Amino acid sequence: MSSTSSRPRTRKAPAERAAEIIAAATAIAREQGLSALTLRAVAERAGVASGLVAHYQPSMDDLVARVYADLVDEEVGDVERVVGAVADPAARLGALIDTLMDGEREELTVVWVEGWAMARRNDALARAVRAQMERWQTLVESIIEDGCRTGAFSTSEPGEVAWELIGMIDGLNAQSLARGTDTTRFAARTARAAEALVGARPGSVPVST
Amino acid sequence: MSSTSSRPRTRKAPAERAAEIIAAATAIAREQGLSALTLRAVAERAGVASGLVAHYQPSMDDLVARVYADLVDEEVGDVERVVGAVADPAARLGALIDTLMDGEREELTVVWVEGWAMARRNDALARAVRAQMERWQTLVESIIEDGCRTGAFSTSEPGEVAWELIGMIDGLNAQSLARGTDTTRFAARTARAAEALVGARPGSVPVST
DNA sequence: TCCGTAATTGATCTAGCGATCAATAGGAAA
DNA sequence: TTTCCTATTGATCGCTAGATCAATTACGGA
Repeated sequence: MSSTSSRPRTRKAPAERAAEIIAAATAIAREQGLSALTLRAVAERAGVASGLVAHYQPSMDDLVARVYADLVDEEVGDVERVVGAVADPAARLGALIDTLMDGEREELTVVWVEGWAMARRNDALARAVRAQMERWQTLVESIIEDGCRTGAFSTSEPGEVAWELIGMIDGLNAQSLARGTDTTRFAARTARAAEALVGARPGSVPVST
Repeated sequence: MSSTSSRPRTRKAPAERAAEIIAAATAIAREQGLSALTLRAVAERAGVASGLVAHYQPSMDDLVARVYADLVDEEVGDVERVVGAVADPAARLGALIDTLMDGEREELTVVWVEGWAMARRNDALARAVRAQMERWQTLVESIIEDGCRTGAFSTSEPGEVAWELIGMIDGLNAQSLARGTDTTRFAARTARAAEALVGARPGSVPVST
């Protein structure tokens, strides 16, 4: 019989290997959702024995939380960049709605719907979910505050309105995911609703679709 | 040693036993979510051997879908009753928002967040989710159409606006669940957004909080 | 060139899942 | 009372999960 086909070992610096494992896990989560993150699936994707994944991660719960945080981090960064390129507050709010509802984010909608569901049984994930929600809220709140400063918007509670906008948009994306429909067709109407919430003149928040 | 403490058997009519099993499963789902629905957990709750649950259900996937449908069915019925007791369309829309955001529905928010997540791996559940979404949409659409008829509202796409309202409200409930905050504080603002969407006079949709 | 540290392997453990089925026994019909 | 149908039991199978750890071996430093 042939010799036992043991995997050829490649020894790497711990930091490098740890990064590879996180990267493999992140790729799986993006393609198949957080619930596809198993010790063995991550190991295979990283080209590594299952024990090594466990060696670099305190637990799978922690890995899931970490991957969730990384993915949302990246998304918030993307949106911050898009939105930051627009000067006018009303246009910026429109760009936010456009970007979050452009239909290119289904993968991430899967991640957060699963994340919210799994958070009930994974404390680390629950903390990550709450932390990332606050990042979103801060971003949206600052847009609203800018608008209030220029007079384009008018609300006494920008923070609360920010929470409301985020909740609305998330819900619409989740619904589109569940129904298998396109989320872009909600964008224009969502802009109208947003105007009412931030106290902007009707029609002043532009969306591309 | 004592005799093997075999469970005392109680023989019941199949329809009755099947109903008990569904009831046990529904109770678990309400208290702990859909993901707590395991063959053994349902059996224990129903006071029955695990094999009997399998005997009355084609598969656990089907049971989960059935329970989801039953729970949402009941909720839609409740809301229909509350909303049906109000004559004026604007007041009726306000009653809808009030009821769906009264903070008494956390259990059901858990069920549908989990449902949407699990639907990706359970076809029967995915069908149930879509079917129940359409029940909601029909209910909301009829309210909007009534308002258009009386002139209280004005929109050319009541069906689309209905989808949008449902998505918004679901998203806000889910967010409140994830953040551990109260959803009632969104009700008034949601009414303002709803007015913009259905084309009602600002302030014409009343909410109690 | 050799040695020793520690990165890496993969078998193995426990736990839980859905599903299956031969054996058992309750209770209505005769 | 006895009989027989079938509702019911619970052990069991096959599978997958996360976690653990003794054994192995790659590779930098001496």
